[in-house]
Amino acid sequence: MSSKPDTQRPPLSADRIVATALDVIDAEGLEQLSIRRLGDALGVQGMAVYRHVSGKDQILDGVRRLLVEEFGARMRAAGPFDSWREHLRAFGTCYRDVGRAHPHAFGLLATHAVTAWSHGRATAAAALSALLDAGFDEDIAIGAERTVIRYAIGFTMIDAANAADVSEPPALPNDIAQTHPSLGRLVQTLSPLGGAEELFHLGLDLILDGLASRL
Amino acid sequence: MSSKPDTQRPPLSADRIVATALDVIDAEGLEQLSIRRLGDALGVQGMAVYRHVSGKDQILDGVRRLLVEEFGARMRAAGPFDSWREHLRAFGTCYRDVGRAHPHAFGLLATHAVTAWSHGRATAAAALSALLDAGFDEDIAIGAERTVIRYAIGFTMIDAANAADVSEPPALPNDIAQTHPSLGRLVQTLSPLGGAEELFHLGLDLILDGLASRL
DNA sequence: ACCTGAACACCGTTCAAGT
DNA sequence: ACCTGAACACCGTTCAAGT
Repeated sequence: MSSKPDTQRPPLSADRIVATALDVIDAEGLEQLSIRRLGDALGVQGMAVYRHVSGKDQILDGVRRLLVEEFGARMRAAGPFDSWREHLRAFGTCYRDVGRAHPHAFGLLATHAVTAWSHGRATAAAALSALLDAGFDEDIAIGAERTVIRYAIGFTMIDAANAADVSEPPALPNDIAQTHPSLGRLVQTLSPLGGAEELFHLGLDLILDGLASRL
Repeated sequence: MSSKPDTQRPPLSADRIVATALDVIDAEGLEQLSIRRLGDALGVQGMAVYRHVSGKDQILDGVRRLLVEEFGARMRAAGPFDSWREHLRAFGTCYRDVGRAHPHAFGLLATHAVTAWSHGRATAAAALSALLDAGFDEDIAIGAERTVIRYAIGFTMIDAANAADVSEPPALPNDIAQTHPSLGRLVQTLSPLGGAEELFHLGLDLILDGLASRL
């Protein structure tokens, strides 16, 4: 798929290792990223990366940094914002967009969220600032931001997992299907990802509506 | 830590293998669960499990079933509910409680969510039924349930990851700290889990408030 | 100074051999 | 019928050896 005509490959570096790691994860999945596979993609012997990074954990942390930086760039591109609502809506949407661009890597942001956000505190602080300027109490503002990002993480991860999960269409629950006959097709649509994009924004608006009522 | 005085160990079975797998994950973490380690916990040679299950994937799917069944049991214990709000609030709370009881296993429900929920469709359908009886449109009801569960998944996974993540307290972003001096301590509280329980319910109430405004 | 090859202690999984 | 031991093809990581 990707032929590399680089006869003179650039020298190994931590940044190039991390960037290539994200490429491999995007193309082949998180489980497929091994040090030896990464070496192949770098045109090198695999064990050579240990000269530049301390180990696989550090590489994965670099990938988290890349994702959070991409989120910050998307926020800057979407702004500036006229209202707290617009700002927070973009916050959720941009985070989801990162997940949609890197579905296989996105789970890395759910685990080790603390270290991930240490790379994006400026972006997080800007959103908080918008909420405070609008007059929200501090605890409501913090809760709002956490709510939006956790909703975005939950929604996007499940979508990504569903997209990768080509397993059987789940069976109907006979007892419920009989006592509540109209539910059959509703439950049917619960798991598959019909109109995931609209549902994401519907839920996000629910949260923002609730927030507005606290102002 | 756990001494097993069972001189006459029960015969191997798929159910016992899955239940023991969850025990090992709870006690030692998901990454620590290997077939050989599982064999130790079962008092058997590890490779013996292949006589009863097809492989590790099937074991992990059995663990998902266990978790979703526990969620259903918690919902039954919390019910019956007087209102859709009470029902949906319990839905989020019980799901979070499962995550708090099994923080190391909870991530299994985020990946492969479709197969996981195929084991808990009755519980999901009951909540939908409550929303429909209250007069919600079908698409709003479905969106509401997805929103609540994805919020609960996002919140609980990040909490579980934060609890396990004993890495450095994240550094301050100098530029923002200077232009918005009052944000320092706010951003500080963003990542650590101060009052996670109150914040979870705050966000959940935000969602339910937004939902109520759509009724 | 930077990369390689072989090695170590692990994985999941298979399968002939034991009882 | 059920479990074991050895083996295979993989991991992450270390380190002496090459250039």
